[in-house]
Amino acid sequence: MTEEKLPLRSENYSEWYNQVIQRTEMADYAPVRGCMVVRPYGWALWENIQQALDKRFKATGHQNAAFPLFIPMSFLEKEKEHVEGFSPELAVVTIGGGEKLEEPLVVRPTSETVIGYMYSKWIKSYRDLPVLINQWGNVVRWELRTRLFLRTLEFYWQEGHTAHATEQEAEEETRRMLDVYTDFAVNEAAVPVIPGMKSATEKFAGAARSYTIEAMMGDTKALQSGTSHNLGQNFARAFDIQYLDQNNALQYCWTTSWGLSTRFIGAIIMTHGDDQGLKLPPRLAPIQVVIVPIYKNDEERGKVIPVVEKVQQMLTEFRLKVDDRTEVTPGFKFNHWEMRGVPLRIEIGPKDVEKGSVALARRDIPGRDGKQFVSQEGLAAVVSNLLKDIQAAMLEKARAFRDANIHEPKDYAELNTIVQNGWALAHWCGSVDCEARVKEDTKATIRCIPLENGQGKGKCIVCGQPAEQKAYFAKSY
RNA sequence: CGGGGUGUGGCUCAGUCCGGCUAGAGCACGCGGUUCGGGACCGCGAGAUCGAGGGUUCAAAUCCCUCCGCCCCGACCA
Repeated sequence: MTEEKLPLRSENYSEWYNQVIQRTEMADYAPVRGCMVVRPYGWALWENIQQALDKRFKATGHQNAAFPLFIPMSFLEKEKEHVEGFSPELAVVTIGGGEKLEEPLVVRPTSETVIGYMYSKWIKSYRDLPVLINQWGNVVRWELRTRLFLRTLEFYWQEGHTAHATEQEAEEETRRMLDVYTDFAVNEAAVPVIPGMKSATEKFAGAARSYTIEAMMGDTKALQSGTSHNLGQNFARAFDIQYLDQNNALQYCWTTSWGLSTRFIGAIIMTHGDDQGLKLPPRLAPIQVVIVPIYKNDEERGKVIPVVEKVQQMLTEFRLKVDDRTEVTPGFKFNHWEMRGVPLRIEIGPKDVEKGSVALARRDIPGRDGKQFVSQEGLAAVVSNLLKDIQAAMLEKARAFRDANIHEPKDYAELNTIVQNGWALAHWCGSVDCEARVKEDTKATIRCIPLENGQGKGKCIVCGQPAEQKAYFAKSY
């Protein structure tokens, strides 16, 4: 256990990020460069994310399945854009069981290809459609520069893969799942994301169209936090995913894919974290409430512990932890659990035993202002309401921060200034050249063309030509 | 992959330029005691083939050669 304070976010954001993760025991570096070990506390958060998403996937008619880790190299090569996009970051197995393989196997970077192959076997008739399958798993992409959770060689995610009879249905599915992600991000993680469409340069390799939810991190950089792709008929044609329609005519399917990864943990850390450490949204926090007993000696301990146990019994509906360690002081425990982002702390000491009270301290409001003393009676209801308040307050705070750092530039020079420390929302004519110029001049990219507030005529911020849409420009992770 | 930096107990580092006793410190860890409502303190203790390999030397963490890892900055990406 380390005692020192974290680096200040304002002084060294990336160092703050690294240390928060390691010191809260969310993850650690693995012996292989670029790989991470997700430790129990980080994985517990991921499990809560999984549950929140999986519930939504099931509610929208999807089923889970598992596809293989290895994909024949030739599969990747079937879709031209796909192979171009992914070949630089593939891990390839060439030896198996001591023998050189006849055909190299790719460790899946994503599963469109194997799943496409299977779908072509399974789908014969319009009666088989739609196919709505999701997979929870891991994938490998050989990244050169890695960061815990944000970009690692191997990461965990879910990938949904669906096949439909019509283009319209596929587009509806793509948008439906983007809505699911948005709902999850906003209402479970308190991360106020902006849903939008990716530009052609930023879209998924092989997609007709990509949608994204973009979140603003505490340093104002953007993080693509989930994506949903309308694959058109690209993979259906590459893998012969065909069906007979009502008129006995052979048709290609329309497919989609959508994914959200452990990267989202990074989004939670960087959206809510402060100089004290993590700040986890109550709905996803592995520990929602921590009880710290306070006593000076065995006599006081004898009085306090029974009350702690009583209170614990009252709060069984919450994910609760009692920190009854004797080797560290209460003050140490306060900092310990604050760094780990536990939304609510309950202190129970001799005074509380006397008065029938407890002390409550909110993680989202530091110091005395976030502390209150309440009666032990009816505590469950008070805690429940408080957790809801905290959840709402965190979302509101994140939203206010985001909005305060989004600006609409009047001219190109101003766009330049804005993206140095925030997001710019500006008209864009849609040309690749204008997009590329912004990137070259400022390092900022188009994060998305927002679904809301993205229309309306104007002039392209770069070239001055007429533009029908707006885009967010920002530096990103 | 290019440019820069760095490797010394679990962590952060000193020592390296100018070779020389048993390689130090703080934190973390173990034991004992005093503490305990915002990161306690004292005492004792355990823990290192100084990134790896080779060379120079009576003697190498320190000088020379080769290799490797990691970090930062750039080109590619969920």
